[in-house]
Amino acid sequence: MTNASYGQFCPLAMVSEILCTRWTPLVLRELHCGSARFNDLRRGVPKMSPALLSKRLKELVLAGVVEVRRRDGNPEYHLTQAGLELRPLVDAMMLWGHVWVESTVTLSKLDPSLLMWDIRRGIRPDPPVPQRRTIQFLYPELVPADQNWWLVVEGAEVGLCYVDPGYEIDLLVTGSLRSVTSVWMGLSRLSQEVAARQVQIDGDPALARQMGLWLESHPMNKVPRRVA
Amino acid sequence: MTNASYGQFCPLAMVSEILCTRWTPLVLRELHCGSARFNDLRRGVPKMSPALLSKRLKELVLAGVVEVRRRDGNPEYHLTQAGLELRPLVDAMMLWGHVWVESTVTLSKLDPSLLMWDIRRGIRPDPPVPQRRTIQFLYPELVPADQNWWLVVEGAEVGLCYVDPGYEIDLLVTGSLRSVTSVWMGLSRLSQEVAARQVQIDGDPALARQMGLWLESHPMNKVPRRVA
DNA sequence: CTGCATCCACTTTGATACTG
DNA sequence: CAGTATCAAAGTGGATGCAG
Repeated sequence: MTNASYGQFCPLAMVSEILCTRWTPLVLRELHCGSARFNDLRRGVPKMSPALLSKRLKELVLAGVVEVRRRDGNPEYHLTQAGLELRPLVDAMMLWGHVWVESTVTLSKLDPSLLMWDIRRGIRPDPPVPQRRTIQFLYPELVPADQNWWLVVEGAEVGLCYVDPGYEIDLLVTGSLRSVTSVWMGLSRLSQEVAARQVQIDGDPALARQMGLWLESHPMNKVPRRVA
Repeated sequence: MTNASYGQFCPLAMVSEILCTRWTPLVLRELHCGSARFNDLRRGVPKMSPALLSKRLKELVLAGVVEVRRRDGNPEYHLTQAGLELRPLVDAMMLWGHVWVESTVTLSKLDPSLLMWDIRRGIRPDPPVPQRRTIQFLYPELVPADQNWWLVVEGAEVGLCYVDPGYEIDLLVTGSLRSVTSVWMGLSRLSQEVAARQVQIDGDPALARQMGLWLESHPMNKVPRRVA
C-alpha cells in the first residue's frame, strides 16, 4: 500500500515518496482543476485503471494531501490546505514541460476526449454569454464515435456532450485533431490553422471571435518555448 | 529502457514521464548540488543500486536534461540548460516538504553518511577561514564505523573524511545523530540542543561560533513549518 | 451508474556480486 | 572509477466481478 521509502531525511525525498509515483501528478492536476468525484477524476486520467486510481487516492489521503468528504452519501476527494499548496509545484512542472518538451512529442499523443474535456473546464466565458450557445466540434478524420463533440455555453458555465444534445448549432468548428490540440496547447495560432485550411469555422461571426479568444486563452500561451 | 507513456498531450504528463520515476528527483538534486561523477552521485543516493542510477542517467540524457562530458577519459554528468531550469521545481518540492512533512517523519530517517555529505557540500565558510581547521563530529550512540567524521575547512573549501586525517582537532562536536540532523534541517536550534545536553561543543570558541552559524545556515531555516 | 476488490501477466526495482 | 549481470521481490496494467 504505502510506497517504499528512500530512507533519506531530505524533504525532497519525502515529497518524492508522495508525488513521484506513476499517475500521481496527473491525479493532482485533476484535483487542482476541481474534479472531486471518482468518475470525474477518471475522465482526466482515462488510461489509469480504477483500482490504481483508488489506491493513489488512499495514498494521498494518508499523506495529508487529500481528504474525503461525504456528499449525498458519495465520497468526494478534496485537496487539504497542504494539497492546495502543491499548486506552485504542479504549475512549475507544467510550465517546464511547455517550455522544454518538443511539440512533436506533444502532438504525437493526441486524444479527442481528453482534449475536449480539457477545453471544457479550461475555457472561461468572459464576458459571460447572455443566452445558451452550442458549438459543435467535428473531426472528420477520426472514427465516427470520436468525430462529434458539443460544447454548450451558458453564462459562465460550459458543458460537454459526446452525443448530440439536440440544440441548434450556433458555431461549427471543423478541423484536424492535431490542429485544434496545437492551438489549445499554444503551439500555433488559430489564424494560422485557418489560413492553412486545417481548421474551418462556420456560423455566428461574433461567437466565432469569442471562441477564438477562448481557445487561445490557455495560460501557457504567453510563455515562449525554447525547443522546436 | 524508456518509461511507459501516459498518452496525454498535457505538458504535465510528459514532465511526469521524465521526472516522476523512482529516485529521479534525488538524482536531480545531486546534479543541482554540483555532483557530476558517477561515484559522487552515488554518495548522495547510497541506497540506489548502481544499475538503476546508470539507467536513470541515460534516461535523463535522452530527455535532454543531462549531458555527458568526458574529462580525463572519465564521463561526467552535467545539467543542460533545460536541466538547470528544473531548479525551481526541485526547490519547490523541497520547500513543500520542509513546510508540510512532519518532523517525526524526517527524524525517523537518520543517516550519518548522508548527513555529513550534505553538511560538507551545504556549508559555505563565509568569511573564508584563513588557515586549515579540522572539526570532528562524534556520534557516541552509533556503531564504531559510523561514529567519527572529520570536516576539514580551508578557505572556502570543505572536505569530509571518514577516517582520521591525522590533523590536530580544532573543534569537537559530540551529540546524537538525531539532534545534529534536527539542527541541520532547521527543526531545532543548536542552542536548544546544547542546553538540552544533546550536543556538546568543545574547542576554539571562535570556530565554535562560526560552526554554529554554518550548521544553521540551511536555506530552509527561515521558512516557517506548518505541521508538528 | 459509482467505487471499488480480485486475479493474473508483465515490468520495474532491490540486493548482491562481479568486470574492464 | 564506472559501471554490468543476475535473480527475487515488489509494483503496475488490464480484465472481470460485484455491492450499493
